[in-house]
Amino acid sequence: MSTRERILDKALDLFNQSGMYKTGVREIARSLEISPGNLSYHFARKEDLLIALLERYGETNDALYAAYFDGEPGLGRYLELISTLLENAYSHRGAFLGLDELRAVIGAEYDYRVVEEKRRSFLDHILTKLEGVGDLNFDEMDKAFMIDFIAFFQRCWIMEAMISYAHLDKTQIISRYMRFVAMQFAQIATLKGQRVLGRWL
Amino acid sequence: MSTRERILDKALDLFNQSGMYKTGVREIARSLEISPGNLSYHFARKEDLLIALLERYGETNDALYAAYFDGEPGLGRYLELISTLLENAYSHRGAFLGLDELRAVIGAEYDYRVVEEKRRSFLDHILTKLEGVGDLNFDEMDKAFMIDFIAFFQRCWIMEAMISYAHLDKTQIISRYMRFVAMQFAQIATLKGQRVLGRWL
DNA sequence: TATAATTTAGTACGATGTACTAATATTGTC
DNA sequence: GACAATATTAGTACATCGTACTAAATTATA
Repeated sequence: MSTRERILDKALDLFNQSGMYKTGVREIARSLEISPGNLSYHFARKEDLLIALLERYGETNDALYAAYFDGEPGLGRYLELISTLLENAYSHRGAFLGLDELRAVIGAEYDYRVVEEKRRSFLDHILTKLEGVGDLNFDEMDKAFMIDFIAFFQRCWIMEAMISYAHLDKTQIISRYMRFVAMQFAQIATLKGQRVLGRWL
Repeated sequence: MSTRERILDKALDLFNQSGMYKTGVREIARSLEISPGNLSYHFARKEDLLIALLERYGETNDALYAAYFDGEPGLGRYLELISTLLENAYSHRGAFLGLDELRAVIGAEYDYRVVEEKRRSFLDHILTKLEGVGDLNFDEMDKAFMIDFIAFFQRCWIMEAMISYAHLDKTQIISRYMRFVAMQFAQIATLKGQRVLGRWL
């Protein structure tokens, strides 16, 4: 494994433990047994660590979406996808929680709005297909709201989780938020879809 | 106005502009034309500034809830309340955005879970009354989800707003999120309730 | 007015992110 | 295999940060 990757892994580890701002670059270097100068060679600014972590997170997400699009559409498979996305976000929580404060710095370099737009078009496509296979039933207004809801939810749930439910473990947290998502889908699910949702409620 | 209040106002101002971490204590002191030592007399740690701001925010919120409870229950009045709560949060956004990263430090001193529990019991009470006056119609499961939704929404919307909609002004942002809330209420609104929601959709 | 308490300014200290230089490893080329 | 070029590493210096500390100034109290 390259030094760059080792740095990223350790940084995420420490960010997850104590947050980005409580973790110093010297601490990262020390626990990797490399010099601070070496670290700043690979990542000139601490923010660059965050950007790299977020990119890696994004790539994992893309792969998960691609895998979903590879198979047959279905509410069951889609909820499985969401659950895996939540797990991925959970393991990158240390990177997320720094994002808001750093938007002033990395806003220009890491345009979340582009990612956001891609996600929304994915969602549109997915929901349409789920209506096609008879799992969901909705009008245009419902769909627009559902897209808003999921986009909002996927952006924010980890922050609420870390503030209000930090005492729960990963499994409990994810099951809580999957129930939350399933409840929303229940509003536009057909009878067939309702049966799939049962597993998460 | 006391020095303490002047510090809080200026700090919130600067936090809103550039975020908590980009704003140094020396910068706050300089723009108030006081010494750093004076600032650290009133607020020993930078985190104490954040705590004080969040407390002030909480007190404003409490007063808004109290004013609502003082009058007649109604979906229209409740949505007005939510809209005002959003404005209050917006004006304290600089304090919020530091919260996640600081939970390790201030978690013990500022227990968000207590606030959360109070909010949830308020919500329960409000929703029950709204059903009583015939604006809403829901079962227990709907109600539990609605409480989850609003609690989640009120915690997180400002973060999404600052990342994805920072280019919009305050009025646009609030109208966007009020539409979002109204859409959710539409799921459990009676015909009478629907008419009230029209204003926000 | 004398004394105590509060508030202020000024400064010093350790830690932080980062820039910079020199040394060492690695790679590619003849 | 020798040598030049590049990439990687270590070490250190510097400005800035949050904060602690002391002494002066102001305000309140008797």
